[in-house]
Amino acid sequence: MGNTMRSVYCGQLKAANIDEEVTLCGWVDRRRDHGGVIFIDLRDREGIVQVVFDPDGEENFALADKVRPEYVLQVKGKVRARDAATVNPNMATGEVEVYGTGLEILNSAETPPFQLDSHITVGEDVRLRYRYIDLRRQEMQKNLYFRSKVTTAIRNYMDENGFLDIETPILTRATPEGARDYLVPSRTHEGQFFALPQSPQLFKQLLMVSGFDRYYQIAKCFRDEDLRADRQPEFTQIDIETSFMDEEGIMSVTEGMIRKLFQDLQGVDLGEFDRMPYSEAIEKYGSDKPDLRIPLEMVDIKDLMKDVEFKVFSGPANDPKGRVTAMKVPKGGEIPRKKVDAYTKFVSIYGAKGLAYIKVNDKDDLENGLQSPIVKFLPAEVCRAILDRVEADNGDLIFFGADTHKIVTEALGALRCKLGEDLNLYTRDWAPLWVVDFPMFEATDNGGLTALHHPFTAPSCSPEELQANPAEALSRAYDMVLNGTELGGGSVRIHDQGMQQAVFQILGIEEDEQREKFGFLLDALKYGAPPHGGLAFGLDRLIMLMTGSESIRDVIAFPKTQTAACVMTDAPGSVGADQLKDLHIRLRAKPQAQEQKSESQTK
RNA sequence: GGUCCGGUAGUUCAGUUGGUUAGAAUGCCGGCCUGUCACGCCGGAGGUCGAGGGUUCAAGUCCCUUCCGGAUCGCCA
Repeated sequence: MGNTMRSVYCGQLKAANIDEEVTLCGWVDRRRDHGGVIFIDLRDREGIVQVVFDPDGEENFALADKVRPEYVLQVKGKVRARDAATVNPNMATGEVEVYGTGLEILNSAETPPFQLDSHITVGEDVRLRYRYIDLRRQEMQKNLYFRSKVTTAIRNYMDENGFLDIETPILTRATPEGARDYLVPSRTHEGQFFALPQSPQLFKQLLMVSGFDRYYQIAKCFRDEDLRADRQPEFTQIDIETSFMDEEGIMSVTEGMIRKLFQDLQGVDLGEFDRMPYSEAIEKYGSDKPDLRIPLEMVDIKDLMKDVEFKVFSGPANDPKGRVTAMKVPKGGEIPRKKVDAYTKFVSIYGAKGLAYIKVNDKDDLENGLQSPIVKFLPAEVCRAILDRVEADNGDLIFFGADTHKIVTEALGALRCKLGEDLNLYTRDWAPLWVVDFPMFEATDNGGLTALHHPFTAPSCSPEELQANPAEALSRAYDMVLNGTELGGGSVRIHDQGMQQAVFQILGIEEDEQREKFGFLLDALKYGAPPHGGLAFGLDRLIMLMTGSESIRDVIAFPKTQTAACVMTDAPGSVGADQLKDLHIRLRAKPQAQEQKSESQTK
């Protein structure tokens, strides 16, 4: 190891190094002082090794006595085997230790605000305030180390497959659809604003027009929307675009990448990915990103409920927009009543007014074998038909949803995931799949249509067919889903000006607006745009899944809090009057509540 | 924007129907200890109970407002 103050990393020492003279650099993880002998666990990014000082080395021993946690040390010493009785099997380097013959304190450290031990839990706000210390923890080191390995593997894979890494602007223009933009005021253009890209979507399409044929970028994207455990205002996409490839080609090359990452970095063979039409995902699993580790499925019983007197069921059954469905939970009869009540409350979040159920004690005894608040409203032959259709067995529990299609689907879809988690129903570790055959559009609240994917997605029909029946049209889009998380999505794009204008028209984007916002794209489509398409992966989510993290915050070095702030740097912050003047910006008078906040922050 | 959970020692938490000097663990400081590894033993220091207001003889505890962190619905083409 040249050009460095160390000869080897602490965490790399093992029996093979015995008798070597080494120089280590690292942080004091822990010090154990036995009066006559001092143990220092020295930590660097590769791991921890035990260093021993005894009074024979007078000066070093006195120094070792002064050392405290998180001091930065340079230690010279000799690697030696531990006595059989003192080997530590819980430690990667536990077979050896370093007998310290030289010690230099490179820097002292104040007592850290929290302990770095892995067995101590610390509130996330404290961790984020002192993120540079938090990142010293082994778990975080491991996550970011792994992230680096993944991005390197991605670059290698893309390079091997002929993709070029091309950067696109961060300062760009606002787009009319999609998420809220982060805006950057222009100094040189009074009253005008840049937007940070929600994704490099249009630029990568233009690169295809330019003939680069295969592009990729590990790109920062920005969306000013409310945060979640898997959503940050700035996040990273593996952005990919190709020319002269159809959806099969694109899915094949990107699936190959994900499969290789899992194989090479985790030793997991994901196999060939399943394919599922969007409609099946919604109808069976209540989600466009179904978690197929969970064996539960929704089974429609709308036809059985049309004529029952029980209005809760017959109402939606006779409403074209309604949905009535059953979901069998094998062995669900063991779920306590209290838990069922909790699930009722859970589905109410999604607008469900109740959660009917039947506990199947004896499927052959319709009189007394079914335990349920609703069975008395249902004719025996309907009960029989339900049991047959869901293939119920004794001990099963059947949940029901009856409401609008949207509410039933979302509520039971969410319940399905919750049951999977609570009852640990997972049948496998990894369930990758492609969701395909998305609709082009979905209805908006005010009766219009909006792009389900984005407005540059190609339909799988002609412009004429599209305009004749836009609501039914399917797109050439595809999403990659892993364990109920949308890892990435993409589509074959429109490369024809007429088709693009047809889509804008259906979306209600008028010609002058088309010109203003997308004129450059429409122009580009005129000058020889090749057939093209692509896909973008959420890198943070991918790393989160691969490392088993609870939140993408744990795989991002410096993430934001739920209010999109950074508690370490205190960003965002206020700026001086001069800066605002340069940007031609005058702030509105603050409401009083706001003033209290900024005062408490400036102290 | 809505709903829910949380904020008490550096940290993680407990704190009863409102009632004496707000506790524990861990960390920290000092002492002892030559084989520990979440070392051990003895002693010590350490608190604007998130902030503001109110009720009360009395508030960590009850009420109102507000800030912060998290989960979630809406939102996220």
